[in-house]
Amino acid sequence: MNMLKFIEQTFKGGQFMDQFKDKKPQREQQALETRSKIIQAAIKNFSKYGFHGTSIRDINQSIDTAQGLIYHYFPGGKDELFKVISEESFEMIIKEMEDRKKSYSSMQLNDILEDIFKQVTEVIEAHFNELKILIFELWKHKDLTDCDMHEIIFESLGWFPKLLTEKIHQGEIGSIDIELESYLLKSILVNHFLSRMIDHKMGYLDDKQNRQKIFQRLINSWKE
Amino acid sequence: MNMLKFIEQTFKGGQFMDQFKDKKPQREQQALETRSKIIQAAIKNFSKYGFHGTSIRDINQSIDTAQGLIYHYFPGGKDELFKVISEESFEMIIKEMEDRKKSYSSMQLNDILEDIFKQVTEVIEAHFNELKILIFELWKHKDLTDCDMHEIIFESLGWFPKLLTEKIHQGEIGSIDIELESYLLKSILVNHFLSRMIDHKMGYLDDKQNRQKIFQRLINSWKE
Amino acid sequence: MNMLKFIEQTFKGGQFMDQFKDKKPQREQQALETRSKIIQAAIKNFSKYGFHGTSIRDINQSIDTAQGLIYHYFPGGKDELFKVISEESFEMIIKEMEDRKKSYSSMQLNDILEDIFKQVTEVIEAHFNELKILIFELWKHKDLTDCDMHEIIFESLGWFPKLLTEKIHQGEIGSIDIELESYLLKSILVNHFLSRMIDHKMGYLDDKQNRQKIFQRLINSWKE
Amino acid sequence: MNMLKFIEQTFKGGQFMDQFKDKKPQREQQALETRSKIIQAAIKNFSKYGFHGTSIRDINQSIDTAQGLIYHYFPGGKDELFKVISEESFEMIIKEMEDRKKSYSSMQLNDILEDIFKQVTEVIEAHFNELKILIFELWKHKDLTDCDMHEIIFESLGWFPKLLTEKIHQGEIGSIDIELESYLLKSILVNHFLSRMIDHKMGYLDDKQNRQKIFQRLINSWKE
DNA sequence: GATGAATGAGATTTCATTCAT
DNA sequence: AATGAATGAAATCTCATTCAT
Repeated sequence: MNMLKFIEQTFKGGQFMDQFKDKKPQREQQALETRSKIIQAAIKNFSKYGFHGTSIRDINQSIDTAQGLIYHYFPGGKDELFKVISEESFEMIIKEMEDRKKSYSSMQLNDILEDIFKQVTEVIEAHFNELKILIFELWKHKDLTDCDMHEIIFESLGWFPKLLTEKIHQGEIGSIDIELESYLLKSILVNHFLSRMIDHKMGYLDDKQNRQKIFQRLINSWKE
Repeated sequence: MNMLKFIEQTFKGGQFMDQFKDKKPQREQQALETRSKIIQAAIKNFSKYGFHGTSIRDINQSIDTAQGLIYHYFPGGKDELFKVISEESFEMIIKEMEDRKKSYSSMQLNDILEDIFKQVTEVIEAHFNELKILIFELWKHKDLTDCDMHEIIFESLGWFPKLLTEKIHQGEIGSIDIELESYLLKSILVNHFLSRMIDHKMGYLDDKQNRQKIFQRLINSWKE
Repeated sequence: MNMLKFIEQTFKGGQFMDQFKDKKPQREQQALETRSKIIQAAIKNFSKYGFHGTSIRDINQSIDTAQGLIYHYFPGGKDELFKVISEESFEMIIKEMEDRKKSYSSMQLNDILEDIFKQVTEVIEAHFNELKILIFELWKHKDLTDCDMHEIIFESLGWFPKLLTEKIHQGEIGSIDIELESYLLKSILVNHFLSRMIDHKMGYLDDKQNRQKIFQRLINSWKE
Repeated sequence: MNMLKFIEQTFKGGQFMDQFKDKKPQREQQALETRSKIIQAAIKNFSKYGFHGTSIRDINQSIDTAQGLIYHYFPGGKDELFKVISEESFEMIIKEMEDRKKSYSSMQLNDILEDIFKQVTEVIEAHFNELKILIFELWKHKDLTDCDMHEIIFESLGWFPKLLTEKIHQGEIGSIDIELESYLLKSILVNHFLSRMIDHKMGYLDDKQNRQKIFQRLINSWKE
């Protein structure tokens, strides 16, 4: 077994297998695409009608595949499909939040808050349906996965304490109650995004002038 | 089993001789009780497993009644049951919010905010499951009712602009951007109650000291 | 609770409930009949085509009832149906064997063996399909029940050692190896009934002359 | 995984350079091996779970081959596979029984019975699963083959009349009812092997002393 | 008012089989 | 020869609803 593994690793990416290459990957590629198509269709349906409101047949029909195909990719059926979707979505969103983290050292607070707002808005827009599932369906099916919506919120909103601490050290703002002010910032964002999730229409913060007013309002109070 | 139930009901409260009395009012009373029992069971189930995740049989079993009984009280079936529940819950909550409204003219802002927080907390605790249904299920079944969750939020959070306006006039606080500051207050509450809805456990604001810090922090900035 | 139980037992079988009697039992009776019809149809099918070879639809169609009715009587579905059938059949057969046991003290050995053969033949004829299920299907589904085919065989064939012991004491036969001779008798019967189970046609022992020859052959050797 | 399999097969037995040699015979050899592997896996599954209880996927998974491969070797699918298995098993067992036949002319009865018991035991042990299929499944699928289980039993148990006749002629035993005594012998063996088939554990006859007692018991009665 | 047997549409899932690669 | 994605018929099972009692 070990020998085999050694051989596998030795040749992987080398030229030895090239003589057999061109065919297999195409099939695998297509399989991946089908799997993805199923997942995308399921996300659309789950987010719109909920887990129980979506039938396997609905999913199949919306991508025009055979009845049983889902069970080829997700032998555990609807439950597994939901589990995979929530877990993959969860990880993707967490990862994207992390990837978007940047050093705000050299920027001014106003620009930073504006940027954070933009980052979060983009993530939410990009994964709107997935988030809807995570928020509105996941808690009803805790038995299926271990994903915790709070992790996502913490991941994104854990930014604030660090940010404020740094800016205090840099002297941009005075010595403030970091926990309290972070909570304020978090509340504003959560409230904004919640109403977007429920309505999917513009809110108070989507207007740049309003945003600026709030940000300035807070920053000014921190500077005193 | 059947006999047991019969005996139980016959002897309940020593009404053994009732068969020789006028039974009407008792029947009506009992009917109301049964209807209420069904609604309560349905609320519990809908809030826990969602509309589609709850079967009529689940509801019946949780109160140990016959399969078809629901159709006696709600001829429209599951849909009607949901409609009735959401509409009744909706109205009850709206009404309760209104009933709790009082004149804050003679109180100081700090006490007012504390009171508002208390009022909302109480309403949420009292109608936790109903709110869960209104928030997490209603929007998926817009076809069934005309209830609008926003009304509840507006009802409760419409308090703020009025309150701030009054307090400016009374001179307790300076001339501030009412829309903006109301949005801040609303955000804080919404964020708080959202996490309570999702977790059903204590949050930052449930600690009175934290609450006081935030309220003071805002009031102070309004006074400048 | 205890009071209720007391009341139940006190009135059960009494005249108190008679005023409510005439209706309920009829429905219950009909329900029992339906349940029985399902079981009978399932036995026929299971014994003919095996557990996996029989579909729920087959059973339903053979008694012309609705798709889901089986799940009303057997919520565990096909598995529970099989379990109930095998367990009820098992117990019924065991019980019938026991009921048929009689004192052979005053009979002669030849008549006794003939009688035993008759008893067993009758049981097998009466429960042919059930036995077929127990023999040919049960062992494939050990996970579903605890029935053990051997119990039936032992129940019926445990008769022999006792019988021989008695007859030795009575002096009808000499002192023989009871275990060995019982094994011989058992072998003869098992072989006979196995071939009947497989073929469902007459065998060597079904001819009374052959039977007599074998019985005489054994009894004579015991008498020496 | 695929690459691993390829490497495994390429290097197996150091045949790495085989790609430059004539491959035909190796391929044919491999084909035979694969066919055999499929049959062996199918026998195991059919004997354990029955024909309907075994899915093509089960068989494939238990030997880790592709879904469709069975249809390459058995275009008729599951039915053909079962037909082939039962017919090949049937013939193999019949043939083995015949091969094991020897002249018992010069042996004593006691040794002969012991030998017969040994031969049959060996055949049963060697083809346990195949026999289980032939006994418990074949009769349900008579449409698929013409094999007749009775042939096997007759083949093996047809030995007895011939044997007894010979021994009477040789004078080792007296003039007995050959049909009756053969039936006795057959019953003993059938009973023994049936319980072994059902239980797959030791029985009364597996103890050599018990066996000797029974054989002696019969032989002595034949000698009188 | 209450019961629970019965119905049947539809949801989930399994599985033998085909076929392009 | 081997693979495994795809198919679709059929099996198991769920569930809202009806209705006779």
